[in-house]
Amino acid sequence: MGLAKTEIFTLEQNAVARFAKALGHPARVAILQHLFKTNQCICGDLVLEIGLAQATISQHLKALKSLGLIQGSVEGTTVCYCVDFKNWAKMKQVLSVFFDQDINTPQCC
Amino acid sequence: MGLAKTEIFTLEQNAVARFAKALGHPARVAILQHLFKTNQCICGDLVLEIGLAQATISQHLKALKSLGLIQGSVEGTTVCYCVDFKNWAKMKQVLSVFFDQDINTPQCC
DNA sequence: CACATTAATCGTAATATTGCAATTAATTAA
DNA sequence: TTAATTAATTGCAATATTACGATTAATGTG
Repeated sequence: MGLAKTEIFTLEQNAVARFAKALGHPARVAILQHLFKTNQCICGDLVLEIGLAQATISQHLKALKSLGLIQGSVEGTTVCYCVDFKNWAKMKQVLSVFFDQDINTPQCC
Repeated sequence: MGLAKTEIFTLEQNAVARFAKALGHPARVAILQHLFKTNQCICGDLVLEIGLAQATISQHLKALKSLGLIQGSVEGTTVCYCVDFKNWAKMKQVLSVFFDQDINTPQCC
């Protein structure tokens, strides 16, 4: 398998899982942190900053981009990446709802 | 590979990724939601509720338990699972810091 | 004790992920 | 046009994940 049975879950469950999965690798966490710190940067900067091969960084960027968490715009021979604030906010909202389930739940243990 | 190079990342980056990864499958999201809803339940309930094989649910429970997000206590022939509120709060805290990076960051795009 | 119930574990198959070297595509500069 | 630069893509190997049937271990019941 290796394949999640998404069809048996709710939209919300799948949405939470999709966002969480995107953050589930330290390289993608590091990419996002660097983008927040520098506001924007090119792929090569991330390769130097993080220390993984260019192909690997490019792969992680693709994953973040396909989820909409970052944007990339071609500028000459470089590609400038930055956080997509709208989708970042959407992600925060989806995950916050999930996280705050504990608020009105009695603790059992 | 298939193996993340955790040694080149910060503790924070790895912590964010580890928690996020645990939430990166809809079955684990569903398990946590059900535990919050019912306060506590046994493995068999989750099998019926979610509709995956018992072995599969057990595997997901193990993942959540090894991260500390849930606890399981043997009660006769059943095992009663519940959310570990202390570690749930810890997770919320770690991820909130990461999420709130956007607060004082100017948007570029 | 034998039997039933429950859940963990084992074994296995299919697929996904991670990482990198090499190549390719796209653009700019000379 | 040719060369240089940058990043995406391809191809591949190693490992991880997901899922399930079968088995095992642990406990309670008759």
